[in-house]
Amino acid sequence: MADRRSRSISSRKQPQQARSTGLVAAILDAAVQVLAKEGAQRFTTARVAERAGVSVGSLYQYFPNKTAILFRLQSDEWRRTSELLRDILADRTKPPPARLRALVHAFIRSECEEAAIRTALSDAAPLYRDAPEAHDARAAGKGIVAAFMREALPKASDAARALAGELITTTLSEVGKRFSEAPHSEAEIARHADGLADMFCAYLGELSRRRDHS
Amino acid sequence: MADRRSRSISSRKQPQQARSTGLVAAILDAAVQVLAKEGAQRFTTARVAERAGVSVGSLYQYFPNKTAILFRLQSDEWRRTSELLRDILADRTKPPPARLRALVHAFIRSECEEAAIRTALSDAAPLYRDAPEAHDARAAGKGIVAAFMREALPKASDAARALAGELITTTLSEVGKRFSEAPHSEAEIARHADGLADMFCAYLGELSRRRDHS
DNA sequence: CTGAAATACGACTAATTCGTCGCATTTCCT
DNA sequence: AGGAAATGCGACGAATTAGTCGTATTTCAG
Repeated sequence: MADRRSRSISSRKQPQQARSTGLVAAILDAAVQVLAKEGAQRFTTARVAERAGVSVGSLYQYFPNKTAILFRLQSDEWRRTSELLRDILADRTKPPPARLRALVHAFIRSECEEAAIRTALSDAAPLYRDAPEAHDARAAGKGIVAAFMREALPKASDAARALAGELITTTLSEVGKRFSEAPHSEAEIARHADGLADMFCAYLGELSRRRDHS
Repeated sequence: MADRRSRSISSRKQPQQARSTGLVAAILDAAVQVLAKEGAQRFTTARVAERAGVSVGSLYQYFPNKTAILFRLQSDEWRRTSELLRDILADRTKPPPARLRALVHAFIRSECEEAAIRTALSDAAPLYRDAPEAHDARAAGKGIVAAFMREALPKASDAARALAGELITTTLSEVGKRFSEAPHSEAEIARHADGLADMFCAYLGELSRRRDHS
């Protein structure tokens, strides 16, 4: 009995000729559509291949297994999120709380826009949760947040900053998922995002005050 | 083609003789073990039946389908959480912030204790996510939180209270899941719980101050 | 005790799905 | 053009699983 779970997840070798680039793009595109339209449960290689207009055989030439496709989608997602993080949190023209508020709004909004895919990807998480590659992907975000926290809480200890950063990051990402489950109106989204930002800012304010007085 | 997804999820008719009570208990017990030990992916009726020492046929006499078993486990979980909520949040001998802090600690701790089951149940959520019964189960918690919020933010508007209550509830429950994914030491758990409680309390403080001055 | 109803059983069916393999087709270098 | 390597194909094998059904066993009223 071959143990499928021990396989690698990242798509490694690519064919050498130019056909490949179009194909992987088509496959990933189809994967997004299948995921959004059918959900994680009905996400199968056959369906992806059909929608992409390729055969399963070709699909398996570019991805070692089904999980690799899902993991690739999630990785791209993480990459985009990291860029969002950097673009907003590193903008020194605004004070930290304003940046944090802008981030919350942007993140929640983007989460709601692609709600179906986010939910489906999240449902599929068990398939790639234990992949070591997943750890690296999150590391990028950590650094950006850490830099921001040094700015927002200049007088706090490293440990306190790390904790606060982790809490805010985790909260934002996990609560964001919840928002993608049910549709909300623009106004509701903004209200909730503002509430969340209020909470984060109150927390940061409290922490900086705490250090000021000690 | 019968549409399986249209089936009911709650286990309705129970056999009339006494054998039943022992069997459902055995099945639920086995279900928890299978879920914790094998994960959501490998949670099958056959495995549950085997571990429970009953046949699949008997299992299907007490539960209409696999999802019903999972939903039952989740319902019981929600019930216990509601009780925890009530026990802690309704204790008027302590000021609201202290109660909230106690709740965060208790909740995070319990989440970590049964980490495997929580994670697996969460992985299985797609199977029963759309069940209408799930909505009712959460209603109980809402009321308790609402009462607490009236106490914690006596001068805030109903809308503001509702938003704050929802944010805190959602954050606690979603962030709690994240904690059950990786094992943590007692000290780490306490540190994170304190951080989360700090965030909530800072938020409540900010809100009440905001209303005081307006 | 007797027999009918309730309960328990587990082999079996139908469906689904992942991934492979041998063959067909295209590409591209000489 | 010739031919070898790269790429594409899709039927198929092997595995898993949800739920059923005819039969065996147990219970219990009369």
